[in-house]
Amino acid sequence: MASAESPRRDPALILDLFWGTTPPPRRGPRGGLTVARVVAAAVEIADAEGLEAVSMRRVAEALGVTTMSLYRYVPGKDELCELMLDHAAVPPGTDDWPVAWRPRLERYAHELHGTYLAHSWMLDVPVSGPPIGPNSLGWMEVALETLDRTGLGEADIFRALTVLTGYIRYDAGIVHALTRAEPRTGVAPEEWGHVYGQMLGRVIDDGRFPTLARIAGSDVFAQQASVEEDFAWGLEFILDGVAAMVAERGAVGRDRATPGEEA
Amino acid sequence: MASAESPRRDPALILDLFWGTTPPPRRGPRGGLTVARVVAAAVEIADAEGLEAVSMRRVAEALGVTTMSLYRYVPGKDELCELMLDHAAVPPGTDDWPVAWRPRLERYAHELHGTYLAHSWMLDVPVSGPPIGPNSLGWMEVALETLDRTGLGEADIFRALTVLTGYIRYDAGIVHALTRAEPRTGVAPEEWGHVYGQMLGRVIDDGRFPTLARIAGSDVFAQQASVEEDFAWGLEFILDGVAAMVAERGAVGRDRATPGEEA
DNA sequence: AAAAACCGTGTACGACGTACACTCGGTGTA
DNA sequence: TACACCGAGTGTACGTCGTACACGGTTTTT
Repeated sequence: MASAESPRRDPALILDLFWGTTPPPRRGPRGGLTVARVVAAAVEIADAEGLEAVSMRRVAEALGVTTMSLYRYVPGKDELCELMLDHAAVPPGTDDWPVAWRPRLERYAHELHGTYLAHSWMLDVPVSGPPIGPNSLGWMEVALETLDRTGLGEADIFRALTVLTGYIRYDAGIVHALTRAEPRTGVAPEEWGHVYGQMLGRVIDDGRFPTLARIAGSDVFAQQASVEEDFAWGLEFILDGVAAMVAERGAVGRDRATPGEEA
Repeated sequence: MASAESPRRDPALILDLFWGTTPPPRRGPRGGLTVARVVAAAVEIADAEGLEAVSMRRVAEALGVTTMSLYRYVPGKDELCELMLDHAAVPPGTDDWPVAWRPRLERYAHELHGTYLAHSWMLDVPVSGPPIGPNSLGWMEVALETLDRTGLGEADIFRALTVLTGYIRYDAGIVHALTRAEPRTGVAPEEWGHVYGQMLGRVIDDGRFPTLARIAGSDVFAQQASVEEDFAWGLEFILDGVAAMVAERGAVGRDRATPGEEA
């Protein structure tokens, strides 16, 4: 079952890291550092200068400590990055959010999208699995709680959640890439439609991409919209899908849907 | 307009790299290498040992050349990685594909999903913008051509395409992360549902995640499915959304939809 | 024949992640 | 109270990475 070859990081230990549930040491001096302080320092650097500026030396320097001392609190840089993700993704308060599932989910999507863009280095951290940290799960809770208001069954909820999450992340990733490329290209993300259409036009003159050529020749790329509007369009598509599912299942208004019974 | 501070890589030059449209040199010895050979060697390494095994030295060694000679053909490692992406993403032949848009799009999604998983290092390459290489555009052409069969307008087509692409990539990314973690955790991607549910149960005993706790307690995570089936579920959600859009617009069967006219 | 353009080489630098052996201060037990 | 020990933080070192730079050698144009 459990492979014995793992050199470091038992998945149970890494869970402790995320939740701070490591039992305190019983002897020796109390350390001046904590996992939280290390992670916070790393996040600060990433927010200011991007993920590539985060190195173990740099984080240690910011804390006034030697590089190697960080390894007392974090198994390695990969784990540090995962912890950074959870640390930066503080879930939003939902007190003033709409109550109905659709505007509420819309709000959720924009909020998460905005969080990604506010800490866009998050999009550079390779995903290492489903969320397990308290903050990430906090986001998940909000999404699930909202989707639960549709009355859909758990399976449907998760399908929608996956699609939605994927879209949010993907779109934010594109925006981030374009934003990062701006100093090199001199093209703002909003202008990318134009430029992209022109690039395509210059390059696909042979007959290999007929549909693409036709569409690139149309004005789809030309109509400049804000990043947020572009995002909202795809989002509406997904929300429509959820609504359709709700209508089909006849779900909203029913009690807790008990999956498995009834067609 | 154009920022003068770019140390290297004019976006026009990088386009030439992708399309091999650099005019041949007019003097000097003909080089034994080509961009294509360099990229191919890098892809071969990545396919065999993952993206982290791809270093300039390693690629050069595989080609029997010095490290620095690669820089005659490629501006740097980042650009090499982008080129690798396009090189590896060979678009599929569609001769034996279904004709109707829905099964055809389904086929497309599974094919792309499979390509990502077959060269899973592709998911480790940070996205640098919309597709511009010939192969990437080949995929895009297939998707657009298929979506065009719905009769939807260009804007709707692109909304659907973005959501679909995001989902495919996101799901593949998760599977890849779990697969890569398997040697460490001893948990196969298919078993992750179980384990994840248990992890959540262990960690969220307080009242902060009521919905999550309830759903984690249900059997959603428990019902083991293959990776491909899991993917298909979310995919159906998206295809349903497209179908709903088609029904609403009354699009299929009409001539080329002319956007802007008619409600 | 001379000059220009270009390919590939060799060396070198700074930065990275982290393994390892160590010192020293604080704490629980004898 | 004495002491043994555990653990926090240090210092050094190794191997690897991307790539800047100056240089010979080869091919083509003038």
